[in-house]
Amino acid sequence: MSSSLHTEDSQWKNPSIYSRKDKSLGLLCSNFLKLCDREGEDSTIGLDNAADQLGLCSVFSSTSVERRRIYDIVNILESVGVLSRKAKNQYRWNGYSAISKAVDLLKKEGLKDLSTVSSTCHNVSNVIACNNSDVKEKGEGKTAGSNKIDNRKEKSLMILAQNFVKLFHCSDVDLISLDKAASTLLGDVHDPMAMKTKTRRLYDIANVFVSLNLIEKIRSPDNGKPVFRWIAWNENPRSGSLAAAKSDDSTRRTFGAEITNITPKRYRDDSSSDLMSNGLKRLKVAKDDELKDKKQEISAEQLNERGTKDFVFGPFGPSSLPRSGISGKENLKQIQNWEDLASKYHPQYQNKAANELFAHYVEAWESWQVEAANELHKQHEH
DNA sequence: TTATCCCGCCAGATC
DNA sequence: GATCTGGCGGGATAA
Repeated sequence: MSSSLHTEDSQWKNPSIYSRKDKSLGLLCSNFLKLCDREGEDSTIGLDNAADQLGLCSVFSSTSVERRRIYDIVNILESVGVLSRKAKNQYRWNGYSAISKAVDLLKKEGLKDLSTVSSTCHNVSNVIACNNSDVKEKGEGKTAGSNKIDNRKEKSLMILAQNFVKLFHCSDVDLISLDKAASTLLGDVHDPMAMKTKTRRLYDIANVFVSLNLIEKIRSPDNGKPVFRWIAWNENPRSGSLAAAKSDDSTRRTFGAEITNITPKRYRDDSSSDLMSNGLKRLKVAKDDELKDKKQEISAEQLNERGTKDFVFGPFGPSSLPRSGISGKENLKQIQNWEDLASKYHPQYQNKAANELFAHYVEAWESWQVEAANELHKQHEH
């Protein structure tokens, strides 16, 4: 069993060389996912069993350490619906197909929260004030014990992971750095220690999401700092789907659009979602400021739109797009445009899987181009 | 030097 | 009381 799971070569070739990468949460998550996926949908995953099997993959780790990490992983996977808890030690594997539904739900929830706060708080400082009073109101009438439980729940990795997903889907931003996400999720709390803790947790979440191929880490074009971008989700996100990226833009807001266009019904659920809404609002304002300085930046949305309207897809294009009959001259011009875009925006994926996938697309594109050129040549000869 | 994140302590939850 | 669960932050490693 362990033979088929991915382990870093260095560890097996020379167990005396310790590498942090061998123990990464992302790697452990990948192995865990392989383990679960093989069982098939609706199967039950026992944590003991999983910890034992994954423990075998790592020369350096004790099973208890792996087990602790598995708790982190299952919490995060639960946040996007891949797993659901059945009983103590027992989780149900829902499969990757459950992700889109979970993400849709989170998106709706996030937009709902956003509209709620927007309708009652007219600027950022008011939003913060609303948030504080809401939290206070909710605190009143509760026992110290239940407040403590709420506080614990609010800080759980699962809630944090869900809020992280909402950040991508309910705000205008495409690229989110972890410290920005942390400060957004913290709201008006400016404690450096809390910020550090939140960022640490976000690193864990991001690693698992990268393993799931839900997000990818790239370098910010502005400052070269690492930022994360939502890739896509489909039936099997681990197979990756750059073509499906931004597939659900219809419900996303465009840059600079107002957020207050949804029903002004006050909605209260829990303090974490209110904090989330305020955070999103804050993130939007920050983004608007940022945009004033960088109007020349081409958004991913624009690229996408251009891709669907102006370009003819090859055999690897999205199946949903109609094949249009465009003249050879236009076609060549468009190919040229594609090449310009590709050279200009050639992505440097940190995510190995995304990188490989991109390489595959480039390879496919090149072979198709050669094929098309030959075809054109033949037509000219006739 | 800064970013990243492994590790395991320990407290609360559950059995 | 035992075991499970998971928040948390120190500090090591990678970049």
